Amino acid sequence: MVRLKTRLKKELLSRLGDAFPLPVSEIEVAYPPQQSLGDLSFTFPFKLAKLRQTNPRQVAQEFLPYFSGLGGVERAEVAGPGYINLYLDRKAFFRQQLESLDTPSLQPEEEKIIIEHTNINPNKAAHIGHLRNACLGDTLGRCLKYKGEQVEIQNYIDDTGVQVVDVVFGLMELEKKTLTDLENIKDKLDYYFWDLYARTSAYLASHPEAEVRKAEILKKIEHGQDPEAALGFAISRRILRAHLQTMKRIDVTYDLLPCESSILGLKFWEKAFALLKDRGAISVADKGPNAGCWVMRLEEEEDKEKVIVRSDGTVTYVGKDIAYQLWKFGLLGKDFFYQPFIEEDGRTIWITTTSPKKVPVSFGRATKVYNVIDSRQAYLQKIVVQGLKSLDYFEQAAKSIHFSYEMVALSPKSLKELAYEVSDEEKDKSFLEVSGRKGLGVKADDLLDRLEEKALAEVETRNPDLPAEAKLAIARQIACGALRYFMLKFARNSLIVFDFEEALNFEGETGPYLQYSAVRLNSIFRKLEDKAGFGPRELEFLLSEKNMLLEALPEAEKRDFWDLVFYASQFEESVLHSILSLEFSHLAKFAFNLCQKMNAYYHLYSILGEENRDRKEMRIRTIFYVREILKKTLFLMGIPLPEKM
RNA sequence: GCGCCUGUAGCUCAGUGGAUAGAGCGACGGACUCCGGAUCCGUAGGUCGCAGGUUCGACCCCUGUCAGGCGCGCCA
Repeated sequence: MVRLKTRLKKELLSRLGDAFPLPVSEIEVAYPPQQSLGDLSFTFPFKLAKLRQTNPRQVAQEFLPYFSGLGGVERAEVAGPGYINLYLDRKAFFRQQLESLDTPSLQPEEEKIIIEHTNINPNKAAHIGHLRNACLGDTLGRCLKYKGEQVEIQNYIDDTGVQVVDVVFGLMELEKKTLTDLENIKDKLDYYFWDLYARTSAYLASHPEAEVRKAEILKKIEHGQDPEAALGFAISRRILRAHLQTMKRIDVTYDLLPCESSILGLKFWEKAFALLKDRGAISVADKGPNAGCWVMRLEEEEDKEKVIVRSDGTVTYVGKDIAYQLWKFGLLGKDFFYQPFIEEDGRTIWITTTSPKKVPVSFGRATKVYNVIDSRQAYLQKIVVQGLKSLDYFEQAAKSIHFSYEMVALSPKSLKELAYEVSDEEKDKSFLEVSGRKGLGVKADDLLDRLEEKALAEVETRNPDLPAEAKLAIARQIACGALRYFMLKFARNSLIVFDFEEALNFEGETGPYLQYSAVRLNSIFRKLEDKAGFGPRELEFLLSEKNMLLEALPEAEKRDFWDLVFYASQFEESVLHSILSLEFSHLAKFAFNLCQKMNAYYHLYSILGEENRDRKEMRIRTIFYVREILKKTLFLMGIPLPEKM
């Protein structure tokens, strides 16, 4: 469809020549609200009429002749108050669509794109908020790759910050445990620390004197002194592995894990600091509450200053982030060292390190960067971009995209289910923020477990004869599909108030519905082969046959056929739209609508049982086309396609 | 106080300035001796928070206003 629209515009423009006084961008190709009004719709007569102060319908009439005989267009007519509507040559259109299934029409625009997502502090288990982040980031990556872009996925690991310090404190001071004790904890370590982190936070809040010990731990971790440093390292690495394991369950993976320890160890900040100082981008505040700090000012808010370096000389989180962002664009003049962290399924996840290693990989040097971070961090992201601007990297600043999304919160009902004790001030709220510090949240693995369990029960009743292993594999795919669709179906600015019942639903607008639709399509093809001997070879032959008898279909069916096929053909447009608006709920809606149309279609028109050969062949082409589009859409959303359901 | 976001059916949410505002859930009523009922079809349900403005045309843009959320740390 993207291809057709561009071609039509181009053809039209060359015909119009100077007769058309408006810029090309004003030629908008839309879709009429009903099939009976045509397939494509031009609205420029309205704009032109305004310019000329005449009647839009008159303008439309005047330009109508230019539309006759356009390639692939059957006829054009003026409709309503001044639209020019096109009716496509359906047979030619469908044939073209079938032929170009394997050749995407989207074009890459960047040399290299980095997406940073997930970024879970390695001191506790992943929760539903992290799942939303990972699903959005991963889907963006899949879509950009489909578009032809070179994409690198990074998951930033803050392995030295105060959050890790907190759990080291908890382990040493509250639990009185050593490194050996830690190694003897064989259970899920991320779960263990979920509880310990919450307990430690509560303890620290009520024991201010503990701050001294905390500061000591932080210092020792930063300077690599044991046992604190070794403990911090052991904890963060093991929890990181647990996180990667969790993300693998929803088919999310990474290319590189940049660590804060590397940024500190390799003195990235010192380099960035020198650059910023040279440019005068940051300055020492000589008075006010920030006296003695290096601060940066925001362009729009002159009165506000953000501390980058504290009065004790240590750098804040934003400072490190500016250095990291500079590195992503290859502007820092320094690089990490790398080593493999996990090697499986034929691919390697790399991690940064401070010790020189010879490796056959390189990272960074992107021309565009997406940071998938929730909307609460908008202010900080703005400062990072400001850092680039103040170094005169305007192009990179413009291509530093904060992929912002709203958080996942908990409904009162789910609080009850989690047996969370609500404090008085929390009582009146209609939802509560997930908080690792409070130990309040739905752990990612718990949710996935419950989804799997429910899916497995369904599979047991529907496919009791399958081997246990196959049932489990299917249940996992369904759980993944359910979760990913759930995280994608909401617009990113929509706050998700998490509710178990809603998230565990497999009916209606859900991932399993999409999977089921695709599975049913596959099942029809399987039956075609088993019962009618219509296998891959016959299918290939049918598709290569140029002559399709669209006219063999009755009028009503022709309309339904076209409605389905024409909608499916808008797939790439939907992908592009999602990328441009960073709104993957569009893609989710597209998939859902496509399935609805598809399900209604095959309900109405039998494929296996159809006696008339021409009709049967048209229907096979149709469901084949839709299946292929659906498969692509599911893949881009990271929703697996089970064999059976 | 300032900044950003949100307000659409009972609930949860979609909705490129374009033609009659749509889904799902829930409710109610149905579906072929059937290509799998995780499906399909139908019914009910709307002053698109409110008030102005711009426009040939506004859920969409602008202004104001009300309500809710989130930011505005020498935390990350």
